[in-house]
Amino acid sequence: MAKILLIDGNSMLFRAYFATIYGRPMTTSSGIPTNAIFGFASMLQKAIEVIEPDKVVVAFDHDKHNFRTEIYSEYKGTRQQTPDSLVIQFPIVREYLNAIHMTQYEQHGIEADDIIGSLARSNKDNDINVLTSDKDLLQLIDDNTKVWLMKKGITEMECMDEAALYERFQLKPLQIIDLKGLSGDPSDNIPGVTKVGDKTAIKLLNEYGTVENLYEHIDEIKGKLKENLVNDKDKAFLSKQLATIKTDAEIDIDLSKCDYDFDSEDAMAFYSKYEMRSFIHEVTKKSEPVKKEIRETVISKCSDDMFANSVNIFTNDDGIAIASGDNYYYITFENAFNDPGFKRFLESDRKKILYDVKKWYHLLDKHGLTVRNNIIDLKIAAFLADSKIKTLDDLLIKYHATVSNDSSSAGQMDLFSEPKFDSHYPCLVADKFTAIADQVMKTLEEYNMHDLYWKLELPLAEVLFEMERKGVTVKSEVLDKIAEETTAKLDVLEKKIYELAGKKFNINSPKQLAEVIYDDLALMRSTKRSTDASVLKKLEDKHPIIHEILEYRKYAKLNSTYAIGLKKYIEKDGKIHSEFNQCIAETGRLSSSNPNLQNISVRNEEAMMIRAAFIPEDGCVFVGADYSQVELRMLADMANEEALIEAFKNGMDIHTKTAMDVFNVSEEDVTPLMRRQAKAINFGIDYGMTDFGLAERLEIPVWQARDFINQYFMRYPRVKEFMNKTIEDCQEKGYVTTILNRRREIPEINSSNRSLKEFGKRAAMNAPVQGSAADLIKIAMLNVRNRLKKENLKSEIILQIHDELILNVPVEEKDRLMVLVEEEMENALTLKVPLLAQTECGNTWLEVK
DNA sequence: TCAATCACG
DNA sequence: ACGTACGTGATTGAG
Repeated sequence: MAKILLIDGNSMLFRAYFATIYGRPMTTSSGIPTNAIFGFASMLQKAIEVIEPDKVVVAFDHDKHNFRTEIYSEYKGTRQQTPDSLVIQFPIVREYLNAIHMTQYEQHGIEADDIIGSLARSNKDNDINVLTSDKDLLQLIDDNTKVWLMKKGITEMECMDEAALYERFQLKPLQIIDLKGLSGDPSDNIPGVTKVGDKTAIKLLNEYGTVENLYEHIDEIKGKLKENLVNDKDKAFLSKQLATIKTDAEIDIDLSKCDYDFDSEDAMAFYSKYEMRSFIHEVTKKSEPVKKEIRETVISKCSDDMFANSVNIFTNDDGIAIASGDNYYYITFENAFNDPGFKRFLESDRKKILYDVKKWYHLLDKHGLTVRNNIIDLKIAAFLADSKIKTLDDLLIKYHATVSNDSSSAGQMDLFSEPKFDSHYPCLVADKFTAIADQVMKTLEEYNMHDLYWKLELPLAEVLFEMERKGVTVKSEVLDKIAEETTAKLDVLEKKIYELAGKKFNINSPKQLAEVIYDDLALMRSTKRSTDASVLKKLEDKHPIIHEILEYRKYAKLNSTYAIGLKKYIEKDGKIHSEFNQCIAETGRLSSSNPNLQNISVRNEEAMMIRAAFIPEDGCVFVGADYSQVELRMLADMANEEALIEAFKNGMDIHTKTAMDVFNVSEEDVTPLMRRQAKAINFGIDYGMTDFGLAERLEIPVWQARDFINQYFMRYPRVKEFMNKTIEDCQEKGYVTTILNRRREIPEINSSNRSLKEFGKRAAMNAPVQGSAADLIKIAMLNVRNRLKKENLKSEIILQIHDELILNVPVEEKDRLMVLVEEEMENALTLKVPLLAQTECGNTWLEVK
């Protein structure tokens, strides 16, 4: 006797959808809704866990029209169109069931109910369990058949047998049919008797047993109820017939083949495709230990034959895992760094597959070591292949190579030493690197990104390492002084604000601040109740508190993020060593963190003083060099827009030029306002602006913004063409590329969600330009650094701020450096327009701007 | 942990 | 009728 689980797929999916739709939106990054799938899978796994069936079948209604047009009305009480976001998920749930190898069944002309009913009866010698959220199916209950009803939420179920049913409704299973006959079910198109709901129906059935018997004794009933029963007699019998589940349909299923496998490779691929991380982690946990047994040897010394071929290395906190051929070794840092064999390997020509070479440079550098030649950095390579892959977890998930990080499975016992560290996990990871590297590097070849990896990104990692190692000196006294002054100002402002508001509140809390502005002072009516600076500026005339709040915000930011915030990062050498991340920004830009030195204040007089705290080393100055309008130049080149190219060739002020063209005036007639507006248009072009966006920014009417944009595109038709072509290309191929073939996938552009699609278009317009500018400065960085090395100069790049480099330069190298940097930046690429870089020098960062 | 805000290019 | 400029990171309050 087998335990069989029969699942009503349709009702479960509806329930799953509505149980999750009111929570956080669940979609893939490309906008495919997955909430119902998530709910369905959760319910299913819970049911399997509780019921522990041997065989499972999921039944679906065949008539798709039925679920496309009607929804189960239990939540809404009225009939409605099935939401699109649910319709989309029907085929996906089928895909899910295929992925977990679970049998699904549908048959022309009958509903899921009938399939379940027939299967239940034709297998009566087994332990039958029905899972549904539809009470209709309760009619199937008998000695061998239980019905599990989904309750609220997605993992609560109630097991109904004959006794439980009686306790709940005082009804026998077959009376469920009579119940439906009388009370009806609008979601199933079962009319029932007017004004008779479940309550009345149960009362009647308790008295008379069945619909037939009820009508035989119809005279015993009085009043309006009797009238309704008599009028709807036909309906009652019809409804009863409709509510009766078929139990005699031929169902062509071999139950012996209805096993399932939640942890199959296909399941992993499914979870990964639909970005259902929580399930991936669950499967990963369960599927350990891995099929291939990895036995690592803890060694204290490397021998050369360990490094015969390609070698994968991976670190954890205590040491290094080495995977070579079929062998796995684990060696502590101490042993590795003192081992000449290991050093020989690092500097050899052998292929080294690793993750995050910049981290390795830092680690090795502390022990006077380095790694070179034939390095496959999976962090960089995988990010180039797919800019969504930013972390080790992303990588392992994408390549179906997740391993358990459960330290209880740690370290094989070693007779000679007693490792306290986990040598197993890093070996498991190192093991995966071979297959991952194969795929990733093949992909890079396919995408023509070979050179981008080998000639730019990989060498750049070493430059970034050097920048991080060098760091920048920051005078904490300067920060302290600013903090002190700022704190004093904040005190004054705080008191003023409390007074103006008539109460004390937390000014830093947008919620509390909104109360003051929108409720207490009622300065504006708006549903959004935003308190950001652009909104507040519009209210500045309405009430004196607004100005004080803006000031408060300014100083609060200055204090917390910069004056106090930066101080925490000053290390014992008096320097800040921030990180430059190569694998974060989807466009290919670098980013900076811990702390972010790419967003130090410069637009504001007082906050700018933070830059005075950044100083060169003794005997050195800063040299700063920044590209002038690099993205617009890049755009002119890529769009091949003659008017812009000419303007750049003639060294014109590009914003003035744009103003002339957009406003149709001569150079002398360009007012400062016109230039300011033209500048905003130029930025906007780069961002794929909308008329609304430009209007918002310039505080002008939308129609006027639209005029500006139309005029711009009229004067620069190639730019318009370029944008359209880029969007078309992206829609067709799903990605855009830069001048160096850097690639960004933008699946959103083909999303059925309108705003996602629009976002996709804007990103598609911006990414090639921003990304190519990023390519350019990366080349410049590499070339500058290589020349510094070749010419034995001591100057070093210490910061990169997207279109700008800051170098720490010994005074005696200053003049030479200013020329050198300008040269390398301007000649990094040859475009249809000249590149212009401007250099400055100074004794603090403040002076280099 | 997330949303809101604001700093930069 | 909709939602509304690209790319980042740090801090804060609130659930």
